[in-house]
Amino acid sequence: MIDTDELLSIRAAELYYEENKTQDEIGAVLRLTRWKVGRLLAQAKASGFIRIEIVHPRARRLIVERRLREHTGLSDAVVVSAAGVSTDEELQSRAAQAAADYLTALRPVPSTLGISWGRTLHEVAQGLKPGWARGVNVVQINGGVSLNRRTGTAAATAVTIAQKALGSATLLPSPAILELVETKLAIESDRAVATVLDLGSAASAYLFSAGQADENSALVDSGYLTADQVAELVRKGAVGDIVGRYINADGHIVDLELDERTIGIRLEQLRRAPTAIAVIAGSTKHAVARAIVFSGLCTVLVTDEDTALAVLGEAP
Amino acid sequence: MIDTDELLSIRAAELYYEENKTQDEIGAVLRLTRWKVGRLLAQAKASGFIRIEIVHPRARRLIVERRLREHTGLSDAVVVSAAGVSTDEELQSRAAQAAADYLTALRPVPSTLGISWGRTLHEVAQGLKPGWARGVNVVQINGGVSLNRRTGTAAATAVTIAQKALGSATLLPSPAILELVETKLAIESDRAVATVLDLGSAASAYLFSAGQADENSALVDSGYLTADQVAELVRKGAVGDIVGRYINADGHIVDLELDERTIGIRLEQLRRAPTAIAVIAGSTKHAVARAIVFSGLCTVLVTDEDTALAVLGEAP
DNA sequence: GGAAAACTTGCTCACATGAGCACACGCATC
DNA sequence: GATGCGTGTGCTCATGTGAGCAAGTTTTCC
Repeated sequence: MIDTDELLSIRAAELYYEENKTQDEIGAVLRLTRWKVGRLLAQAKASGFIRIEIVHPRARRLIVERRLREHTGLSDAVVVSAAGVSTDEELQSRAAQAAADYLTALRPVPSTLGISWGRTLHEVAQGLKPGWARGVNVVQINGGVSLNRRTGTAAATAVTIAQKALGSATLLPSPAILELVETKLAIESDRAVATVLDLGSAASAYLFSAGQADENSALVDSGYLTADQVAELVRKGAVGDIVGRYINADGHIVDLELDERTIGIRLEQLRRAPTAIAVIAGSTKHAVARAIVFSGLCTVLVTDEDTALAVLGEAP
Repeated sequence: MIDTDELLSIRAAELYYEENKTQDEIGAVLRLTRWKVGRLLAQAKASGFIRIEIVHPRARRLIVERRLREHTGLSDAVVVSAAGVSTDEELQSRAAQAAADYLTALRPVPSTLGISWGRTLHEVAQGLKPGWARGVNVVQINGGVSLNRRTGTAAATAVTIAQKALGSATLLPSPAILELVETKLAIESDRAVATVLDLGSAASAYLFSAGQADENSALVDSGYLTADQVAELVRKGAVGDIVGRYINADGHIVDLELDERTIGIRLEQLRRAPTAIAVIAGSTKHAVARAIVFSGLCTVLVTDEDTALAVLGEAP
C-alpha cells in the first residue's frame, strides 16, 4: 500500500510542475501549510519521482560525467544524452559533435594533435568550426592508407581538422597492418615514416576512436583483416581495436604477432599521454569503451549515456 | 545549424537542472549576467527542451486533463500517467485506481450509484477504501448474470462497492443479452427486474467502463456473443460496447435488433445523466473512448495518457 | 507510566528568481 | 545624417523558496 504522504507529494508535484502553481497555492488546494508543500516536493524529488530531462541533440549528462570522473581514472568526461535516440549512428554523430566542441574548448590548445581515423573521427572533423584553433599540427598516429574504397578518408580527416585549425597536417604514408613483420620493420625504419611516427609520439594531445571487434570493423571494411581473422581475435578475447591494435577486456594486446605487423603509435605511449581523448559511442562499443577506460588508455572519454553507464557497470 | 543562444540555453539547463547551480553561478561559468541565464532557461522551457515527468503509478497528467475539459464536452477528466508502463493491464489498473480515488472525492456523494460490470469495474471496487462513503445504494445498470465461469463477478463488484461505502447493493437479476426479443421483454416486465431498472434510471451518478469490439470482449468471454458475431458487428462499424450495447464511432447503436435483446439502461438515459463516469484505458480502447466522449455518453472520463491523446486526436 | 529519543510542524530569515521597466543598440526609412 | 521602430540588455523590486531553528508530537524503551 502507498503512503499518504507519498500520494500527497505526487499531487503536489502535479500542481507544481504541470500547473505551475506556487507552493502557497498548492497549500490552499491540498489544505496544507506552504512549508509542508515544500517538504513534500523535496521528498518527491529525493524519491526520484520527479524526472527532469533535457531533450536536445546537444544535451549532455553532467551527472553521469561526474560519476565517470569520480569512479574511473578519467580526468574528464563528456556524456551526450541518448534521449529519443534509436540508432547507434545517431549516438555516434552526437558524440562526434561533442568531441568537436570539447576539442575547440580544450586549453592549452595542443600544438601537435595526434589523431586516428575512421567514421567517427571523420564526423568530428566535419563538426569542427573553421577557425576552431590557430595553428595546430595534426599528425596521423596509425597507418591509414586504405586498401580499397574509402581511399583518402583517413588523409581527408587529418587535413580537414588541420585546415579548420589554420594549421598543417602530417600524414602517415603507410598501411595500417602489413602481411609480414619484415615489411613492417622496413616501412617503419623508412625516414618519411619514422619522422611522422616520432612526431606522433611527441604530440601534446591525442584524439582517437575505437572499433568493435566484429565483421563490421573498419579494419575489415578497409581490407586489412578478414571477418574470419576478427572472429579468431574475438575467440582470443578481443573486445575491439584502438589505433589499429586489438585489445582484450583488460586493455592488453590480444595477438602479439598481429600487433608486430601493425604500424602506428604504441599503446604505452598513449597511456603516458597527458591528454588522450577517446570518442566512443554506440551499443556495440560498450566493451571496448570499458577496456580503454579501465586500462588507462585515455584521459578523456567522449561517449553516449548508455555507453557511459556500461562503463560504470550499471544497467541502462 | 543550431543557434548560439539555443546551445547556451542547453548548457545553462544542464547546469541548472543537473548540477543544481544557481542562475548566478551559471552566469559566472558561462560569462553571462544572471538575467540572461534566467532568460535562456525560460527559452529552453518554452522550446520544450526541458521535459519534467512525474514517474509514479498514481501520477496524473493535469495538462492533458485540462485539454480534455476544454476541447471536449467533458465536465471533468482524470488522466493517469503512462510513463514506464508497457502493458494495457497496467494502464487499466492505474485508471481503475484513479477512478476509485475520483469516486471517493466526488461531491455531492451520490445517494444512488449506477454501475456496469467487468474487469475494470472489478478493479475499481478493489481500489476503493472501506468507508469511502457513508450509505450509497449501488445499482447494477446492465444485465450481468454470467453464462459460464466468472459467475458472480458482476454481483461481487456491486456488493464490494456497496459494502465499502457502508451502503446497499441492488443487483439486476438478468442476463446481459437474450436470444429472443420476446424473452427480453418478458424479463424486463418482471416486477423484480423492472424495479431495479427504474432505480438504475434514476441514479444520481453512473460509473461504467467500455469494451473493445473484438474477440477478447467481456461479452464474448461470458458467452453472450460469439467471436463471429462480434466480427460482424465490427463490419457494421462497431468500435466497442458500453453497458452491453455496441456502438459505432458516432456513438450510435450498431445493430438495433441485437440492442432490442439487450437488458439494461438505455444510452439516452446515460446521455441525460448529470454525472456519468467512464473508466476506459488501454491501447485497444482508443476508438470506443473517442466515440463515448464525443457522443456525450459520459460527463467524466477516467483514462490513461495515450488514450486521452487519441481522444484529442493527437499522436502519442 | 514516564523519560528519552526521534520525528514532525510552523516559523524566521536569507537567498533565488521572475515581472516589469528604462535604456541602448541595430536597422530601416525618409 | 536624422528619425522611428523593434529587439535585446541590465536593472529594481516583489515574490517565491530553501535552510535552519525551536516548540510540539509521537514513538520507543526501560
